Amino acid sequence: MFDTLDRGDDNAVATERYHLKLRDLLEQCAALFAKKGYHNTSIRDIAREMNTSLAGLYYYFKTKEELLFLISRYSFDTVMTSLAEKLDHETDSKEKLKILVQNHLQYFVTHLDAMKVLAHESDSLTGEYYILINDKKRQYLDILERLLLDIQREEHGQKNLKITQPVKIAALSLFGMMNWTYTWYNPDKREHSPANIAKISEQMVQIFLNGFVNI
Amino acid sequence: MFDTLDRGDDNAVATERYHLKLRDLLEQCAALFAKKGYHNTSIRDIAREMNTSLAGLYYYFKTKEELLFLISRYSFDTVMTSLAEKLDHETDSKEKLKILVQNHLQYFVTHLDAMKVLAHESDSLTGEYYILINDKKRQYLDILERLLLDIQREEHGQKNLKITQPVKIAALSLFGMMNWTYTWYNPDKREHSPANIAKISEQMVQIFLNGFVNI
DNA sequence: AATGAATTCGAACGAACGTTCGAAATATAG
DNA sequence: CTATATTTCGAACGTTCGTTCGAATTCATT
Repeated sequence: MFDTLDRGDDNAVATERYHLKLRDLLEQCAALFAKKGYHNTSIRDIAREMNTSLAGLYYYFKTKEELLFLISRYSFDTVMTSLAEKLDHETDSKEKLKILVQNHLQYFVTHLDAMKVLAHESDSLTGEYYILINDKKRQYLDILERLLLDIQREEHGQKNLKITQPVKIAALSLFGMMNWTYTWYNPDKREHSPANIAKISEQMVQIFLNGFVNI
Repeated sequence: MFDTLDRGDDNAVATERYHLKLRDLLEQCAALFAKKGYHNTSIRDIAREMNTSLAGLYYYFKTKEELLFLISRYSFDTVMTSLAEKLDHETDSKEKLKILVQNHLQYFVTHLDAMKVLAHESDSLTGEYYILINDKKRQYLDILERLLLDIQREEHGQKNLKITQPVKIAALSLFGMMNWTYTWYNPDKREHSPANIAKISEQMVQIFLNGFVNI
């Protein structure tokens, strides 16, 4: 359970206290990064927010970039685990797609800060960190592309085994619709109330599914 | 013609030489910002790229933030001017929407650097700069929302005068589809060749239009 | 209470950054 | 050629940043 929070470090610690504080740290930092941006948030800002010393933070991460990586990985793993669980109980492809969008947007609005970071800052990562997060993005995209292929098969009775260019474009377009929400979604607005989130994601599914199927 | 490039400065200069170099500066900086990100590009990086001195750059902008603003405004004005011209020759609302998407993506791929900056960095702006760019975004969104309203009227014979919540969501979704391309579009890929750009934007229009109309 | 491990801290380092300023160089016009 | 305006530059300033390190403190176990 806790291993998704471990540092990439060799001599990582494993006490419960450590993991609790690390999780708290990641969430507060995600909020800061979401509000001020990764580059405009200094370690000193974080220390102030967490009521700890500057040096003390470095007990929990090796570099600022690792901190960004930890937040990104945490968000990704959470949303993907939750998706896998929900998809397990469903067999219809179209329903699966609805679940994916619902899950994505649901997580987006309840962890807006972390998702803003993931959508907007995750390509500030370099080297190994970049590769690891990009792998996860690729996996997520794969799930969606295969789902779209299934829908195409069921809908048109085609025996497509290969993911075609239009399917790729469609998948990327849907991600665009969903991920772009971080630029306009505002939890303080009345019309963005939790009750309306269901409506919003339902509408996105409708636009996309109608459009995709009727091509 | 040149005024869109003027500095917000009071004592702005107006020689032709000045504007030529400023335009060159903006384009090269857009490329740098697109590649390394706004925050990771230092004024020293820019000076190196432009083969000028560090201090010499400050003859063309007052602060680094103003530089970002100038790039953003330049991109926005170009894409909106070009759109306005094209829309003038068309009366059918659906066709107008196609033109909007085509124009947007066309400009996106031919000025990828500047558009990456616009889509990804423009909310690093603060104060007056932020307000000015946000106004332009609002104007652009307004155009799309009114277009969608027209389509709805023509399609369902409704007499909607007000822009409803679903129309707003639809407009933002379409922008998401289009703007998200900056995260995956790669001019070096064979399947992203100029000839295929037309296909990509056509497919986006199809997905969106089919989905939107069939709601 | 004693011991060792886990956690926090103050103070400081060097590096990189955006910006300034007056002088130097270059172009322009009379 | 002279004089005036435009453009470039070297050198430096002050600030902020990420990171380090050894000492101090707190915690868990016996």
